[in-house]
Amino acid sequence: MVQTRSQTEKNIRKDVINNSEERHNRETDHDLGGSNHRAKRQKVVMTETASPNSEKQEVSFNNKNKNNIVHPELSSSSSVTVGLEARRHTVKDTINDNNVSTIHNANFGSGFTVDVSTESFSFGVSSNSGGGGFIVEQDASSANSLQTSIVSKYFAGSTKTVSSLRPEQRTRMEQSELITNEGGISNKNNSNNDSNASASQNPETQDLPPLKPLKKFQNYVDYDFSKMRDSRDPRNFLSMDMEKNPKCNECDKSIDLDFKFSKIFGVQVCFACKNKFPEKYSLLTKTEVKEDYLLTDAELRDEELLPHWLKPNPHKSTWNSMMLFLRMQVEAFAFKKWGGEDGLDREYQRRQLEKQKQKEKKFKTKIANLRKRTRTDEAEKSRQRSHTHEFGPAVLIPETGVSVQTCDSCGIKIEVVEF
Amino acid sequence: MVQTRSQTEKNIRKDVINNSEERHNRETDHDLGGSNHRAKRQKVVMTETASPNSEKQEVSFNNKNKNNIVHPELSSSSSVTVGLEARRHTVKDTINDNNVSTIHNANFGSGFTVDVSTESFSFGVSSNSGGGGFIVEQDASSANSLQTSIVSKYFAGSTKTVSSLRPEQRTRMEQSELITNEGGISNKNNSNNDSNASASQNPETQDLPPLKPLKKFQNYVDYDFSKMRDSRDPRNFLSMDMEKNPKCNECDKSIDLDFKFSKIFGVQVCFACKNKFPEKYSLLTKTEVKEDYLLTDAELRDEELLPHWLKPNPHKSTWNSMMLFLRMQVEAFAFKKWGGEDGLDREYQRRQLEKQKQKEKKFKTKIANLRKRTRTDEAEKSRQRSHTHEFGPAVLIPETGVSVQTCDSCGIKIEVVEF
DNA sequence: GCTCTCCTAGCCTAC
DNA sequence: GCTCTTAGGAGGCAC
Ligand SMILES: [Zn+2]
Ligand SMILES: [Zn+2]
Repeated sequence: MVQTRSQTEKNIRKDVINNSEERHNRETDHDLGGSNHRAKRQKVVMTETASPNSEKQEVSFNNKNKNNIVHPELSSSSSVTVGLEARRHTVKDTINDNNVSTIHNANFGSGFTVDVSTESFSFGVSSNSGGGGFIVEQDASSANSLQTSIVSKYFAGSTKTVSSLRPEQRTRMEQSELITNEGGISNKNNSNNDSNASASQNPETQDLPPLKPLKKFQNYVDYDFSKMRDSRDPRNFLSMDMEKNPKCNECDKSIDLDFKFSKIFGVQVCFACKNKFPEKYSLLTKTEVKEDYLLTDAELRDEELLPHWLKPNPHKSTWNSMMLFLRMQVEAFAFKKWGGEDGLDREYQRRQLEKQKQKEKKFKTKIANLRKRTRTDEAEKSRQRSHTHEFGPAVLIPETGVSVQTCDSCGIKIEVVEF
Repeated sequence: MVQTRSQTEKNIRKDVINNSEERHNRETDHDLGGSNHRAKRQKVVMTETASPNSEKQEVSFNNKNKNNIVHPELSSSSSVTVGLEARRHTVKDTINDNNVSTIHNANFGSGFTVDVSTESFSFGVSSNSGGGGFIVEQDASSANSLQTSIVSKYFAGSTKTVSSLRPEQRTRMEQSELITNEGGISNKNNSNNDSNASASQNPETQDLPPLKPLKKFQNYVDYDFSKMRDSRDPRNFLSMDMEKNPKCNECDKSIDLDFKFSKIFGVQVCFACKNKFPEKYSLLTKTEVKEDYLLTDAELRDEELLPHWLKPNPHKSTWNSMMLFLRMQVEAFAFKKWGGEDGLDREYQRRQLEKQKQKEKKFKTKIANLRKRTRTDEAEKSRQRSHTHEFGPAVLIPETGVSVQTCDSCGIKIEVVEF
């Protein structure tokens, strides 16, 4: 099997949640140039190492592991097939420590969080154990049906409407107020937004703030009392009868479910399983989703189609918030959109090829122009001898079935070696 | 002042109206490849020459004519300064005969036209003299105030909102029903559209069709009778008292006003003056406007901001309609947007420069890479062109920490990608 | 591995 | 000198 981009490009970033959150909470705003990312993350990790709350975990995937082999029989399925496709799921032999931490941290601190997107005024205070008084916003079945209906909505007609939204659709999207899953409050400013609440989630804060509404609540309108739940309703709390508590969809045992994942993505999963299956539960930034799954802005803007978690921009908190998407949801939609995993890969290859063709086309015209120029002198000739190739992306040649990389400067092609 | 594009690129196409209309009416649909335009237009002219209705006129501008000199003192003004700026207004020494004909032709034939955008049901039948029973849709003052208020609307806030419409604006635009200047009927399908009415305007048709509503009328809704004018109202006809008739804004004498220009652009101008001042009254396609005046799709989509005349696509009548804009209106807005004529020219220059810089940047990197290229004897060169590298085993370079493979034949090294 | 917006280019589409 | 849509790149960035 040919491996294309990403053996170096893409890794599963099962850590991205906390990573960005930690960064946001602990880092100062200076020195955030784009090229400093690696250094920055190093710094963060060191901080994390000292953190009493950090729960580190060494994850090691090996490329030769059978897990990384694509299962073509799964690819054409339109259900959420989560094969460990090489391109998107290949991980370096050892994930850098920098990148390892878990969502657990986010709920460890005594920060109190206010749910501004659901119908209850009760304040959920997450605790270390994950039990005791936090509210289960929605159950798995309703969340799943939501997701399903939306996907079918988008794919009911011709596939043409999928790849791009028409203006009317955009209009509809922008106008539609976000209705929560179970009805109730609809809030124009709602958007799973942590941007303004991050301070209260800071693990450093050890005292509970007084129970007064956040500023955000001043935006509240349209309370539908008929649909509001009494937060004292015992159903909203974990029951002493373990059978009655919602359980992790993966292990069907743990009730230590990730609060945020349930609320934002409508997915019931425990912290352990979430970390165990990054190919399903890792989070991707919008930019990553666009690059890896070839989704568009319009699609990612549609919260009903693909929910996202807004987090403060790690580069600068005042900038546009970072949008985090759940891999399994993104993947399900992308496979639908592109015709399974194979279709997605084909399209990716097509674009890489297109890109390379464009490059070469321009290159050829440049060369043609260059031919008219004067001959280079001997010094230049010798300089030309030492040449480090700068290979472009690997492009699959359908005829031969092998991928090829082309050097941008001299144009030589090398076959991409299978590993 | 620097003169940029267009002494050869751009001409005033004072003829575009009839040209496209004639083309649409007379030409068959085959053989409409993009490169055939010139030939096509030649063909049209020959037909026009034989037309008994065509009123030809030789227009000759000379490039060295003082008219073509830019008047900087006019440029900073935000009013409709119509200096003959070189770039946009330069005309070839002699306008090609092909391009000369007048809007008069459109109204000469016995085609009857139905005004679908104004409040009257009366059918205006244009005659050669331009008099007798056609309806004056609006007067100059109201049209001008419309234009003025819209421009100020767009420039009231920061200039940032000008260059691009926000989604809400787009939404608003798409939803807003087109209200005619004087109120009355609002018709969702209205848009100064000739696409479906062109057949009835065909000069070849010599018999008046029976007076029944066009299909278009079946879309009519929302009649506001309180605002409808009685078409028998003598004010709606040309008066015997010449003083009472609306007059050309240019010469202030002729009442032989261009019906279409009044209705669509809200501009009162006689046919003679229209042809006399192409720098004000010539029409531009949307593409031209974008290129020459640096306006955006969003701006040109806004009919309230810049009205446009929809004509059948000259390439193929079933394709998207051609949008024709009035130069003086486009220019007024563009000057507002870019800060006068100078500002527009600056921006144009800036973009040209940017384009060139980008080109050169890419070129330089290519060249830089090319310089490093091995260039020995011709035999080796040809060998290198078709050369499949045979890489040896990966070797770790301790200094850099990366593994490297070396080609046995040419010796190039590639960094081994980590998996 | 941040997101938005604008601009550009290229192609196809439009019945 | 037809128009629309889209993908992709480059900057600056709801303070
Ligand atoms: Zn579990
Ligand atoms: Zn006149």
